[in-house]
Amino acid sequence: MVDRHPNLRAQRRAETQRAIQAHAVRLFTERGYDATTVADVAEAAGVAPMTVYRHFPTKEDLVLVDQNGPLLAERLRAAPADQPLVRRIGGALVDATAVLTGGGDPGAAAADGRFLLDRLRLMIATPALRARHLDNQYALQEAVIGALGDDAADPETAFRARAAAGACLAVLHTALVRWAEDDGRADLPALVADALAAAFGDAAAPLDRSARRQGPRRFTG
Amino acid sequence: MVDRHPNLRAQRRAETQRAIQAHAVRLFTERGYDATTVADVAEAAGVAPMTVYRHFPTKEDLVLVDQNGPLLAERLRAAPADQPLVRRIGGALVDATAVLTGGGDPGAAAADGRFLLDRLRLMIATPALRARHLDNQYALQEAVIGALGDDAADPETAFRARAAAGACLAVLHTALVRWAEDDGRADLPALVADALAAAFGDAAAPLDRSARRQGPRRFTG
DNA sequence: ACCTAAATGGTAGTCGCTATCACGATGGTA
DNA sequence: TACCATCGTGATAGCGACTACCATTTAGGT
Repeated sequence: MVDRHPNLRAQRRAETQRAIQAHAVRLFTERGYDATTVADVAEAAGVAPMTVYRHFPTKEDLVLVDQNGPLLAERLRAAPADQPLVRRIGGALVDATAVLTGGGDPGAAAADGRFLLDRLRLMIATPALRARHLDNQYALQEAVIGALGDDAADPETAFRARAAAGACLAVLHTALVRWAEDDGRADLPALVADALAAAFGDAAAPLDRSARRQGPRRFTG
Repeated sequence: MVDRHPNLRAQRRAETQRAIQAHAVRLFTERGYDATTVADVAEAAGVAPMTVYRHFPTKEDLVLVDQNGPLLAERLRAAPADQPLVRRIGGALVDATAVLTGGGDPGAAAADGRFLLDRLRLMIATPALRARHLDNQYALQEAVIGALGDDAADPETAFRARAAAGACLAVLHTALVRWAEDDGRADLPALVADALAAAFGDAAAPLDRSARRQGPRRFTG
């Protein structure tokens, strides 16, 4: 339903949106986020300042990512329900990051990976963006609760699920930061698995799943 | 060194600061955070809008709390270093929340507790405040790393410490939300301990420490 | 009594963001 | 082919958070 009209109009709209975000990330990286105004971004993209707000609700959304909710929910529903909470959620996180970093073809992954890394670095270094990102992850926590499929009516069950989900997502964030510091060279799913093991112990880290099995897989496709 | 001059001048400054924040929290709770302007707060407090910014760097800081860093660091240094990371950090969190909720005399705790609860509710319900609070907690993570006293030079050790600290602080946040939903009637240290147990398993939760021992202690003083 | 410094108020300006109206181009339709 | 609705964009005006700069009053120390 997104491509209801793969017309010339929709193509141009998508292209301007891509251009605006690309110039925004470039300018933010070059001059800094706070030192770059929305008017600067608009001028660089060749549009009016208002057009920026038609495509992105706020200046922060020019950088933020966080469209991984559905992917994570799918992996959560696929996980066996008889394991501990942190193991179910942690395994889904490892799987989801594996899809994200190894999903596309190597060429597209290289270009998109650079773009994603630039945005990730901005999100980590800029206080306003970091705060928004952490809040988005906090919202993702509720999506995790819903995807777990456990009894959400019982407040005690929901409380325990929230605690486990929040802890797992914080661990994910730690792994993301380290991945960005390493310029995306490290294997993100392995980093997530290591961070999960550091927080919850090796018993809860799904090392037997898809964490370690793709060390050199990235360039074999 | 804060009270270098317990003069009339410092007293008036502290009083205006307190009045500004009190009126701000009241107005935010009554009309909503976004619907209340800084000019409204200033007028209610009987000062000029600029005076508000002289006492609080941003509008968000009129609500945010987060001065628990030193307390938590002290408890962390007091924890035995031979236990697992999440146990050391979790125990310090339980102890710190016990001091916070049961620290003062009952009378002051009742008044301050209401004020603290109002701010906590605003922080949870308002997106901008929630984001800033989560970022403050993320900054607290680094303070935890430093207070642990482990070898921060080794990036692998620091990575594991960051993962554990982030997970523990996310669990703390979950407990804080539940405490606020319960209007502060529940025992916060016990909630933190329960949340820690839900995330890390009972082995990592310091139930043998000061969590359970103060169930009805609140109203026996 | 004098002088320094702190606390506050005023003014003007920038920037993020919104509401509103207008215009041109695109897409389906008679 | 001609028509019209809709979409994407642009321009203006305005609000609110926040800052820089300067003026004024007043408490504190000498």
